[in-house]
Amino acid sequence: MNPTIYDIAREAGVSIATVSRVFNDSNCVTQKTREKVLAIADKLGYHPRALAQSLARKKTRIITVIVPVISNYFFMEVLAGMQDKIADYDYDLQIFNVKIADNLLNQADHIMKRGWGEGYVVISVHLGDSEWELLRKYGVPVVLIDEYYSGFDTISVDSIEGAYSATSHLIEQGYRSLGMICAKPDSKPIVDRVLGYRRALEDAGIMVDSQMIVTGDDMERDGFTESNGYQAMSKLLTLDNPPDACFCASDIQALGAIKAMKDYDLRIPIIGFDDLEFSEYVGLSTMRQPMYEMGSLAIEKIVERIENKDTDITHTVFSPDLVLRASAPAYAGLANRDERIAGSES
Amino acid sequence: MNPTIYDIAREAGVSIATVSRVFNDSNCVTQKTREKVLAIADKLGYHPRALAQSLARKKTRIITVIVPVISNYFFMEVLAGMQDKIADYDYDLQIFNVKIADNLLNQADHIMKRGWGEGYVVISVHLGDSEWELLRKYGVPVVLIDEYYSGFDTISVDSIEGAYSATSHLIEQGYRSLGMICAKPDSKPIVDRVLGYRRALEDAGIMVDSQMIVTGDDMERDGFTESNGYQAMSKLLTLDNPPDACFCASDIQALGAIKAMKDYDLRIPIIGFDDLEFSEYVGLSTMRQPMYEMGSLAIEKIVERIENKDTDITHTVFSPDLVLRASAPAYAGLANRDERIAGSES
DNA sequence: CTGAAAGCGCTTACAG
DNA sequence: CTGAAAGCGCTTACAG
Repeated sequence: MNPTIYDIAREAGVSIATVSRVFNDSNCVTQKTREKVLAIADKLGYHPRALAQSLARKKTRIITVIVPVISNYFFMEVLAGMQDKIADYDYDLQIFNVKIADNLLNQADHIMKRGWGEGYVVISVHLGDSEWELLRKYGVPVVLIDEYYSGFDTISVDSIEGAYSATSHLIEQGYRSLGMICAKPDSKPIVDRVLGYRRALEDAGIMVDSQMIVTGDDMERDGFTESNGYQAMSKLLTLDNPPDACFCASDIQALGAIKAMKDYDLRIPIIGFDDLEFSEYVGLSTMRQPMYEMGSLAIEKIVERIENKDTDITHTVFSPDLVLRASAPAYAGLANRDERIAGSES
Repeated sequence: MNPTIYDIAREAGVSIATVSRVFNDSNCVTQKTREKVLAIADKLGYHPRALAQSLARKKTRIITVIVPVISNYFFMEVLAGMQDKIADYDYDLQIFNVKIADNLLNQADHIMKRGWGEGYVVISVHLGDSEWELLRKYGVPVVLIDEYYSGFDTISVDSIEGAYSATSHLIEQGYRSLGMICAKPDSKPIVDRVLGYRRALEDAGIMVDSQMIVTGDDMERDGFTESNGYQAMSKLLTLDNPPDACFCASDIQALGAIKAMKDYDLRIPIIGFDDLEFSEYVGLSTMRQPMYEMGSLAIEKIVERIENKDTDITHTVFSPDLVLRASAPAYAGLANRDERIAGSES
């Protein structure tokens, strides 16, 4: 087994307390003792075990991220922001994945009970208020991303506004028959995006046709998959009166939808939601979520809450930006021009 | 603070040993005592702290994954395989990110010293033999993915063979002037891919022109970025005699290369390496790495090694498959046909 | 500046 | 089947 604090204390002829102090940068140690201890520690390859330190200090210095089964581009972008920000603090990031198919509450509960993290950042997990309430009882710092619950700090994007903007833009371009592709209908982001879509139509005096709001049959990952988008667009295109433009609740589905349009050889403008890394490459217009910034902010919030448990709860809502590309050009007639090519090599 | 084993022992009128036994599914407890303990535990919301258990058992039941700053599609696919496989065992996955810009050895060393994991799966970290040797001294189970070192179990893809196949295919199609886009020149996968490319040319009796082997200036993430691919392809296309086809060391760079071809309005067949999720959507031909399978296998290997420290070291090398799409069609003259459309909606 | 001792929250032989 | 006790590897008041 690796050497412990006892081994090096014995070798150095000091107490374990002194060794501990050396490794905790306490200044209550003479330079001489410090050097002796360090030398021995180096020789024996000693390094404090984080586990034991955590138990003794009652602090793990770990922030645990809970996120549904990865393969999720949204998560990657958010994580990049978290990564960069955590470098400013003395915490490590630990990531646990939950399976979206199983009971999410139980999984989150299980992870939090185990108690690895001093704080938890929960991404894209959608639960009801009563369920979040259950988690709140642990009295542990939690920050939610892409979800809203009044009892925790949350960071999200205004889905209603985003959907409204996307739909309105399509209407301004002169389209009147607008389809919408959505995912799991009862998740908060989807509810809001449908709402924004409806409002935009209503405000423009266009009747909402519920046949035009579809989702695919594949409900894996709550429907946020290419195949779901493919199926949804297929439904739309085989309608007696197919829409002449479409708002899609996520870029990943839009990708499938674009493929479906290719296969059916019937192309209509489409605007997605997210702005994933590949979206630019496929020329997909979309509502951009500031994912990197959301991740960065999440770290700030969770650290603040860990270190100061009773700061006020805050809810940050970002406004998504409309990014126009070939899939839904700014002006009719420019259907093949990529509006942002010039700025995209950065 | 949350209740401890002492609280529930007191309430239940038993010793802490008994409480511990109940939670460890020891059968040496009467049904009656068990029920009483469980009832109290439930009432008080007790759950054993993983931290304390780990210290007492000297086992964390954690497998730590070390991976360069995420935003990495390759990693996501591998992780998906790990996720699914870990469900078969009683371990949790903990992910630590390392920054590729900093000293990787130090970072890996630091993570391993902290001792959270019982075993480590290190992905896409490229070090020299002498550096890996340093890590081996800890005597901790390690599995390497996308790297080779004789002292650890490794899982990789045959880069030489893959590059050879890709290049040979291009030659068979009748192309004679072949460019190659590579990334950080001294990393093992790149060295091998350049080697395979050279061999294919030599075996076909074609002179290797070192001007044709390029990389971009942006060396972020070791050059595995779209912008690097864009720059590299730009160099190739502005050569006095541009190549008439190209093998690219990674799909992510190929994406940038395709954009460059668009901007220069000069298209040549291109074959990438990886087969990332978006590759199919952009019609990129590529050498497919079985990433999911690699992740799954990594879990099997690491668990095996944790539970049986002295099993023989094994090195698994997968052969990449050539996947043809629009970017390098199987037969000249079919440049716009996507060979795999039919099977892509699964 | 340094040490002895209690404590962090569990597990696990060892007795009974 | 159950309990007392030692131990996991550290930290941290409390004395000196």
